[in-house]
Amino acid sequence: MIATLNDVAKLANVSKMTVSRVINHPEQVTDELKQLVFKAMTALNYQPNFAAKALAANTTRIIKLIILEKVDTVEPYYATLLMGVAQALNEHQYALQVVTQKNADIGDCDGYIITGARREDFDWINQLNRPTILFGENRHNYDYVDSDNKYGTFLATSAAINDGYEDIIFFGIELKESFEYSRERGYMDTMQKDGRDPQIVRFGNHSSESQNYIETHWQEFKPNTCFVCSSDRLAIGVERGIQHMNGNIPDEFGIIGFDGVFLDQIADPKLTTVKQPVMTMGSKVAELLLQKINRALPMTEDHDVNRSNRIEVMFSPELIRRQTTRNYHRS
Amino acid sequence: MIATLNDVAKLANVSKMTVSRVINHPEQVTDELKQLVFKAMTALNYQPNFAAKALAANTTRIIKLIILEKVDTVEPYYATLLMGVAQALNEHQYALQVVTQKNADIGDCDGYIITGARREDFDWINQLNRPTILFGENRHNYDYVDSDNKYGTFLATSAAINDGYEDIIFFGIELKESFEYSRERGYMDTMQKDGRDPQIVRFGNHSSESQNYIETHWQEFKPNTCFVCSSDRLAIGVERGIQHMNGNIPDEFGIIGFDGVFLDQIADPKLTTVKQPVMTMGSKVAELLLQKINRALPMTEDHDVNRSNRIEVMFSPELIRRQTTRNYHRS
DNA sequence: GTTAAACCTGTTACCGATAACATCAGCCTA
DNA sequence: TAGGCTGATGTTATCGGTAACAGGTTTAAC
Repeated sequence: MIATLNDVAKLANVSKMTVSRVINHPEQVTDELKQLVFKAMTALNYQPNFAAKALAANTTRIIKLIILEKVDTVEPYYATLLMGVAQALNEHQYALQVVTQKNADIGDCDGYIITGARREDFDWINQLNRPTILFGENRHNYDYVDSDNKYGTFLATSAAINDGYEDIIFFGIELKESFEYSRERGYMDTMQKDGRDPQIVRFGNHSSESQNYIETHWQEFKPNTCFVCSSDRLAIGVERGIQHMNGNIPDEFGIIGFDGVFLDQIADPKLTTVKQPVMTMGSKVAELLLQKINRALPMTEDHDVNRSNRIEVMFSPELIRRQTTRNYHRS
Repeated sequence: MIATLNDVAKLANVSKMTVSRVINHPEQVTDELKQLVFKAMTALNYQPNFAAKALAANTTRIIKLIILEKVDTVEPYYATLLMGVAQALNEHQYALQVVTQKNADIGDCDGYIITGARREDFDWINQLNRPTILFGENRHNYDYVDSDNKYGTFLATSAAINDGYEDIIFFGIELKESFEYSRERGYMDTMQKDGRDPQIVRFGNHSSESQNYIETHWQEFKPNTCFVCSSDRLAIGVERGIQHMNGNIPDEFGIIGFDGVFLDQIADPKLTTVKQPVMTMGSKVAELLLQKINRALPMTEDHDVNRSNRIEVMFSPELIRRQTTRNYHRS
């Protein structure tokens, strides 16, 4: 039913090897034969056999996506990422295995994509003996892809300043992780450049915590304050807190979230947020990993901030203006 | 590095074939040899080679999960499902390909899991020439796995009755699909059995639509009304509408959602909802599909509502009481 | 006690692709 | 014109499994 290399070879009156070469090393075949082979391939709708390829190359053609985070409630963020990874992998005829804490990591693979890695995970990650790329910046010299967190909070803070908010407070995530440091730095630098006093408060990444803080510290916040948050979750909490205290959004109080995956749209009013191109980023990690596996690292991409051998790709996030900042009605 | 059948065979002093038989047809091998082989396998930590298996069996060991729905904003519902599918597939050494509208369906596979199928999709689905199981009940005689939708709305409606709400209105999804019919029937039957008049309104599955309806028809709703919704999305809209109109939840107005994936927890107050065991269901579809592929259909499971050859597996949903129905504080 | 059936284990071929090597033609050089 | 080189194509072996068949031994039957 499904055409093999052999079928194509017969139809084109050449050997299997020639067909294989047309696919993998076309420069070694004369144009004449190439035409014949191409014609045969399209005539038979040839699709290379994934398993045979893997077996011959002594690889698995399996990439594992390891999600290191409690997936009690599945994060839309990771789901989106997964879609991106899956798409890129499909294009290159690689299969995906999703590894969570529950299903142990059994069986071989050609490479790992790891997301949600925390400090304590690196001992374990070090033992992996396959090409690995992390999703999320880190200070352990691992290759990674992430959005430009510092630039993201720069965007958010600048927007808050431009919108004329007088006090701008940062709600961060209580986590000693690289991405959080970068976000805080983006906020601090932007504030200082404008001669303002930064103010940072930190929470576990739950809306209830930020909401509670808003409500219990309500009298400390003067109208005309903007809350720049390190996640949409925290931003939703802030929004609820303000609503419970009958504050006015966005005229008295502005809110800017971070991530732009699902939660921002679910919120009411919808959040102004720093949106990461998560799906694109997912595709990119996958593609970089495949490049790394194939030892061919063109590394000529515009995005690449690559001086040493380390791969560090940062995607620029984008400020999405919606209903929790003043400018909403003007744009 | 990685042990093969051959390595195991050598260590156990038998032929490859014997080892293979120990794995696939253990009844054909004497206990004595089996012990030897087992010992060798554990000593070498033998893991079967996925690709070789696939090649020898003339299969792909790839299962495609086709998500037929705009994934503009990725639904946490599908993400959870995907996790379940991935887990079961990993256990059986099958690889997963996620197919969305964007990445066309190229390449062979051993079977399909299709979710989000609508009326108009079935022409296309008919052409698939591999074992297929749908996620979601259907009237096209396809095998499927779903939650028991009728039972779900029975649970919801009964709860509303028990909680003493006088008017109970059903907010349905404007879709001529089987699952929606079942949910409406569960509501209607339960209402009629209690001698009440059913009342159904339908919307596109967006919170804005149900919210808008609540606000524009506010005077029609008497206090002591419960809204039984066909999705958590609609329920969130209802919640917002009531809040905007300053209605009291849950004393004057109750809300019960459906799905129990993520949205119910994000809502404020948190939704009472009919929760589907989505992850478990995902694992089950995968397992059933693998059974179907291997032509071995034990079909002795308790869940199976199987009279003909058709596979119809229904999972019982569960009512999760939270803050949008009265009983919340009592439990 | 011969013969066949049953049972266990090993040998061979094959799945579909690829690397490495072999072959053969054409061309250049001395 | 012989020898060697280059470049294009075919042949062989191999990846790690499994089905089908072959060979050898034990058991059963008449």
